[in-house]
Amino acid sequence: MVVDQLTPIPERDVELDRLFQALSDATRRDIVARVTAGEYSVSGLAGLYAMSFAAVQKHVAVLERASLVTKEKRGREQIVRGNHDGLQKARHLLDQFEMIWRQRASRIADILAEDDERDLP
Amino acid sequence: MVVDQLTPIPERDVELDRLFQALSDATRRDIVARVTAGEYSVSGLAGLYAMSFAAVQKHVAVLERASLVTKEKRGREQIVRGNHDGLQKARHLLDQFEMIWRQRASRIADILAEDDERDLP
DNA sequence: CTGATCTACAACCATTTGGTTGTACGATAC
DNA sequence: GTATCGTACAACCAAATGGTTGTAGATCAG
Repeated sequence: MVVDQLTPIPERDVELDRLFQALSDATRRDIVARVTAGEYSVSGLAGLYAMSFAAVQKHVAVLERASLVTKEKRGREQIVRGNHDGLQKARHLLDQFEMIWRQRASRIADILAEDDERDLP
Repeated sequence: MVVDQLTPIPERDVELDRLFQALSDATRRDIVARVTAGEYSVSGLAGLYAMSFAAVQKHVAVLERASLVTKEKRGREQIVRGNHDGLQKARHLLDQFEMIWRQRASRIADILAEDDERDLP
């Protein structure tokens, strides 16, 4: 009998840490939405929010480290664009959780089915 | 000409903040996976990780506040279960981003189509 | 060239986070 | 009853976070 191989230390996935941490701030989620729809310079973004340029700059840096956004120099501006890869990685994890949920649901259904069989002659 | 109605203050969605912040830690993601697959008591969970009971207790509390997990008292134990609602809320946001991405993609396709028309007689 | 614009980055500060230990209390086992 | 188990919670600590101001380097406009 193979006992569930318990991993005492959960896989330290720094990439996922950064991804979800990056998405845990409303300003950053807003930036992601905007630069996914179109292009913005950093100062273009900074103009949208009631905070300093440097603060927005930091938010963009957090998003870039999380692969949710890319920066590309164009003249003296830095153009920020949405990065689909990061989004997909986050979606993938949630999809896995969804699968676990469904497996559990179907396992319960199986058990109920077994009970039904027991009831039958 | 209607200039894009800029929302200077991005919608402060504390629920989403908590959701993604809760998912930004590997131990908590592991807990979510486990309690979504089956039931665990808090001390049952605590036995899995190389940290104190109180630390795991805090992680569960964070997950509970984020609606990713529910606790239910059973005897002297506290049973932790996965909460599908929280997961779906997080998935919904990422799906919205995915939609924005696709809209942008199709908008670009439209522009290319217009260019093609110009090329035609 | 000069001045304005866009960006980068350091230094600083208050608050939050993720961990610890210690204490207290209800439920269970003996 | 008493001892033990599972939990809750407070107090504490180091590090990270989210913001600020200030300084300095590129790039563009006139």
